[in-house]
Amino acid sequence: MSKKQTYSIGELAREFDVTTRTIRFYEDQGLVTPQRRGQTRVYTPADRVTLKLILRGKRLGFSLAESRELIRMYQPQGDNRSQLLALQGKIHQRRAQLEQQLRDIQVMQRELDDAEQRCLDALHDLETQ
Amino acid sequence: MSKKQTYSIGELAREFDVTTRTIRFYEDQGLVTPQRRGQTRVYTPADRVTLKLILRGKRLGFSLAESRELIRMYQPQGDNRSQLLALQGKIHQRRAQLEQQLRDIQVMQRELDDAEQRCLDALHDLETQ
DNA sequence: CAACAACTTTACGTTAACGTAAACTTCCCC
DNA sequence: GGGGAAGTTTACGTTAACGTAAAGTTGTTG
Repeated sequence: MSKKQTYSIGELAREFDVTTRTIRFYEDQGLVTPQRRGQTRVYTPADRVTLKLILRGKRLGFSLAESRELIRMYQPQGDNRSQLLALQGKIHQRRAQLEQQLRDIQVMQRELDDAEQRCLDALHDLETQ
Repeated sequence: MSKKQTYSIGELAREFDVTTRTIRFYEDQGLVTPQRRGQTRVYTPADRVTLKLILRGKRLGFSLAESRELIRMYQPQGDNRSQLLALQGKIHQRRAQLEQQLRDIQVMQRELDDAEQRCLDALHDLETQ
């Protein structure tokens, strides 16, 4: 009925194209906390999602500390008012950063367009020369 | 008539909010090559643009090596056909990466929206409790 | 049962991107 | 002319994010 719902470290490493060392390192840093069957680590779908979040963060240039913060943002903590307000602040900061990254990407895309056009022109010049 | 058109290392450091050490390090890595007036470095507007490119790359998680490649992409080299084709390939790769980053940002923005909503809900619950 | 594949721990090594400190020169100001 | 302020070189230190090697434990398969 239900899918396997657990993963070995090797499976996750293959799926996300990282080494097992990397996954164990993330555990060391407190980003993932798999269960154990005897000695060996057993990962749940939730652990897998956490890994996804970390790797997406990496693609955007986030440090592990930043990814950890993001992950904690998504998890409903037993929060009091001041903690919730602080969380709101962090969310706004992240949003501002993401918007800056968006602008950076857009500018960079146009520059790549220009570069490719110059490239095409140069190739065309080689043909008709 | 024309503006100053040169900058000291301190001016650039202040403008971009980095240390002079950082700018000298980029020179060490061959990313920037200022002129000299005696001992002291003199930066042109072109150098300033290069610095901008580097720092924009940093915001997107690029390494200095990647930024260096990008900068070289934008500069018309004395290229032959095979070099131009290789350049095209690199441009396409970068574009693909930027598009992945775009998707990552969009997903993350939605997650931040959700997180903020939960945050607001929790705050509202505290009020009406 | 031997061997191998996949797991484990421990621990030292490595790279990128600067930080930091020390010791020196230049220029300007009062 | 003594002292900042801003520049310089040289060089060792630091942090993040793993890589890599060694040595051991499980499971299963021919």
